Amino acid sequence: MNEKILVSVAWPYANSPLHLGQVAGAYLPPDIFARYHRLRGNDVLMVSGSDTHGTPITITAEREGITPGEVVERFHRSFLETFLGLGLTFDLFTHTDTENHWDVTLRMFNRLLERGYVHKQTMEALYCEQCQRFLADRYVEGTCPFCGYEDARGDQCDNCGKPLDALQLVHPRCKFSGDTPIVRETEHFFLDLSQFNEPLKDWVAAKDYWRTAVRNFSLGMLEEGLRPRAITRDIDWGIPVPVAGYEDKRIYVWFDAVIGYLSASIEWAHNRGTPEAWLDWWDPERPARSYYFIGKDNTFFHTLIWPAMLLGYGDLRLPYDVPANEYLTLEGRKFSSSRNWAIWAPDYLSRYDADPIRYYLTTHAPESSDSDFSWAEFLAANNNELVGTWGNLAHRVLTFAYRNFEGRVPEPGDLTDEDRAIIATVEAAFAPVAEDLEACRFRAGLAKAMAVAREANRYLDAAAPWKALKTDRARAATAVYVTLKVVDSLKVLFAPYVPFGSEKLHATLGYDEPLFGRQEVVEYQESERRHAGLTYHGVAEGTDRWAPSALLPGQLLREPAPLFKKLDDEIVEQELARLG
RNA sequence: GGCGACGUAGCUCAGUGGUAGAGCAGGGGACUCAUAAGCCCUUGGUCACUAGUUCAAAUCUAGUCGUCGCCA
Repeated sequence: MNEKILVSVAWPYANSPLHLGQVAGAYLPPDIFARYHRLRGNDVLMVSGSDTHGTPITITAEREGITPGEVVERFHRSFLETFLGLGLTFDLFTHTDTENHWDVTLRMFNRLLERGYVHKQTMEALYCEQCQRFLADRYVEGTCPFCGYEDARGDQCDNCGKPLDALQLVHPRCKFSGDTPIVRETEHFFLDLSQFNEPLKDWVAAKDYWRTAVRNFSLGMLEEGLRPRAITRDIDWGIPVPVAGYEDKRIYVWFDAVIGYLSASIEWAHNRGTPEAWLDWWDPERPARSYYFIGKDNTFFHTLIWPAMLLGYGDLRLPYDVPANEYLTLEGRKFSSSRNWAIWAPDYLSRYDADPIRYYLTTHAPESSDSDFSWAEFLAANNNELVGTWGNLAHRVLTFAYRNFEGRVPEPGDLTDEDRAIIATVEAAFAPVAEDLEACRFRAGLAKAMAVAREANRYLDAAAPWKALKTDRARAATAVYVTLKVVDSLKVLFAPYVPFGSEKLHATLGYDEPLFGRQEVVEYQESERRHAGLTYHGVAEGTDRWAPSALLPGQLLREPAPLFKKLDDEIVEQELARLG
């Protein structure tokens, strides 16, 4: 039976392009996972979108003298291009500034309010009399109460690293007017997370298959006890609060952003003309599993806050797993956009293909600890492993078959023990690689596939059909057939990781139907608003194609070409020169 | 400061009580179908540190140091 798999992907802030740290942490893993399940014939719903609210976006807009909407549009388009280029098969990548998302968010807000999970509370905040508005933490600067640094931000001190509340700042000043803000009372809505503390404890405790960092972190938070958390803010960019007297306030960005997983699923169903279809993944009475792919900084929101909101709303599925990744550093240092210490995905894609970075970021994935991106390592992984071991195996046997056997898969004779052994090896790899993929151990699964490719290289070297061709053509034909069959299977094992190479190989082997469907950018029109989204059109849905090769002798091959490009050593120096 | 994770060969990692492992890099070799790729052989490690438990510790316990995240 086909499984329903919800692949929820972190919502990127639409205020800068995506960099490779984000790709490694939250964007590539879900696509590997989704493509595996698509090959399996499972019903995948992979959703995400641009987070269009939040003060970083208004800060960017004010700095550049444009509207927040223009900032959002620019980077949302950039994300769509990046995901097309990287081959991320979102069923829907939308954004949060849509009528649909606003509706779903307000339904959640109202239901939680009705049920007593949201209450009003008075708090103190800084107010700038010159600007006549309350100041978000990011809009205040001042002296750090801990280290005395004079330019500490309202949310954190850049000098000592301590998290701050703007009210703690000594000599606070408004980032715009420079005036000293005053402390003023303001009323806000709070989500009372404490009511969910006990049910969440039982729920997390049962997740014994979660990553240790994710599970222990969440259990620790519950042990300390969850406290009410503000879900509205005194700002003007965001979703309006649907309560009289709150016209000047907006929903706090974190609250509406996590709702995106739900609203995007609903939008996807609506867009394809089956408005109830999202329930197959969200109705807890139906069989399905939901996965949330995020970076470790977002763990709290996905293992505790979002589940609390879902419990409060009722009748919605809670996360099955939240395989949060650690961080990627760049040449030993943290990614930093302000210091240009970053590799921007659009920039990468302007010079290189998607598969090499998909390969490298998987082998160096920050699954269990922070890991480092290095151009020298990237070059070595591409040239020695992806090209040398796997791409070359496919290419050497294909060119040999194409030239010496009339461009067809040769007819095999009797199989030797060695022939049977290598076929058995690759067939036996399907189960363990699948097990790794199902458990989100992407690094391990790829290593197993590569180990089989090395075995196949050894087999081919020993069988040496280029020698046998001169003395025993039938033997050469058999060895070539066996290797093609092994390569045909390896193509499937590698497909979730390096889909472009596998697709190319699939066509070269003479198949007419593609392995994967196609991505498309679509303009969606709502009653008053319009937005662009990325969608995916699947192929062979419902068919399990995660299976060993059944390659037919005589099948007509297409002219072989290398699957992946070898990269020049010089790129390391060139790329390092672009940093900083 | 509190909580959590991590710290094993140059790099990426596996190894949860019984004589330190893999891939890549480095060194040597034979071959040539192949993107000078692949194949064979091989050099690398007081398993962060300290103390303890045990016949036996990378693995268990306590503490220390370092890195990263979170602290609503």
